[in-house]
Amino acid sequence: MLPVNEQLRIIQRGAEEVLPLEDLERKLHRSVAESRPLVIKQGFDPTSPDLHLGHAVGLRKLREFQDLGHRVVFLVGDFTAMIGDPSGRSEMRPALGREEVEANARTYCDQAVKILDTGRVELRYNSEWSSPMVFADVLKLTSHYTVARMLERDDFAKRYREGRPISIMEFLYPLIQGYDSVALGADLEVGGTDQKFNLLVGRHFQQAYGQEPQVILTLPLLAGITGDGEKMSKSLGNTIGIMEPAGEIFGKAMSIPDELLPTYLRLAADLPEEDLAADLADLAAGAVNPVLLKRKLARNLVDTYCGAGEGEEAEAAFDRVHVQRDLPDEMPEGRFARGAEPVWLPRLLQDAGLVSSASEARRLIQQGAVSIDGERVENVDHELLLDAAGQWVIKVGKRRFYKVIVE
RNA sequence: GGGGGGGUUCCCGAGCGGUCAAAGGGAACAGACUGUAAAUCUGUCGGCGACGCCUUCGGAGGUUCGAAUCCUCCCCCCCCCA
Repeated sequence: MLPVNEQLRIIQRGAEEVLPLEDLERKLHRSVAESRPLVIKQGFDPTSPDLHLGHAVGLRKLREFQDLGHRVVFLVGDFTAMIGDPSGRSEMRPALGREEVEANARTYCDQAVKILDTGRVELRYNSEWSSPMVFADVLKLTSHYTVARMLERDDFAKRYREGRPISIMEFLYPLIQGYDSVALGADLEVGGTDQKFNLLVGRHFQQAYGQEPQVILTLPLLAGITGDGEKMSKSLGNTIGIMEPAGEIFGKAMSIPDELLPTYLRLAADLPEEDLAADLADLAAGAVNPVLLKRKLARNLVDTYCGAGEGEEAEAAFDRVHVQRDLPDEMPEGRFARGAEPVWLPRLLQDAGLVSSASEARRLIQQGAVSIDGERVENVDHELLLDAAGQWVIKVGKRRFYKVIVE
């Protein structure tokens, strides 16, 4: 095990807050002295099928703990997911069904191995101890927390003030998460800054149940790719999923607003420390064209999640399509028999899934967004004649392609 | 339990008997531009082989030549009082 000071440095790197720092030092000293790893916990609610870069920020921190020799618990919040974390929300979120949660939990685990060291991760589900609880257990839990403290939370306070609904079930969410720490005997819990309240509840409960309270480590939230200030979240549709195809990851990374670039380099990219520092300095000084660093970010993400070397390929493909306005290597295609009835273009686009209705297709044609083999389609009701064998590439907008093959 | 205010198109939010497929903003999409799928500007943004027709304004009925707008019942949300 590394000496305490060195560990402290690594642990605090990139973290927003470590509270209380003295507790962590004490725990680390004891850990080193007794060569006993600390129990590090982070919970992930399986509310969507895919992990994204926002999750990855925490996972990467967990990985560091693994590399430091600590015991990392990847806690799947399969029980809490059915309630829905109210953190940072301005309205109630719909509760998820059991099947959905179970399916999501499975994919989470499959995906987490992209970042965590599988051999050393402890996988747990909070339904293990939450499901068997009887009402009396719940009552005991609730007696340890007050309404006043609950309403101190910004999000609850705000909703209460604005007259938006808060269900009592939502009050239970932090309590259950807090109890997870008791159940696991956690020494430290990792979470985003929006989790601070919940993490602190964990400390409180551990004390109430006679345990040494956990240290809390918060990480900055990764902003969503749209740059509207929202955190990355599946329900906001502003994510880059870690299982997405290389082209998607690369393209989405290129689409982030310039202002978000430093944040992404810091939180999402896997860069050597010195590199990162230099890039950030260059960026701040205006000494480098942001697009170059954005490319670097995009390559790095693809390399990390799709495999080393994939980044350059993705970049080349990106340049072909977006810079040189060339065709991508692969695109969906449809086959037709020669001599078949002519096809009405709007219908074809709809059937191919490029547009959601014929009306939309007609609108796009009107806007000059549709071309066949590079030639802009002018007629809203264009018909494709299938009287000769051959291939045509239909392009809708900048990014949608479809190959028609007549044989 | 009593009183009051609400539920509108993907989201927020106007409309309060015809001129409403429904203002405005956001998102999204497209075009132009560019250093990129950033930013900016412009346009589109229910469906229909379509200058007309069909479906939409919490749900179900009703009044009317005509309803998102009026009435009845129901469902849901919020506030105040108890």
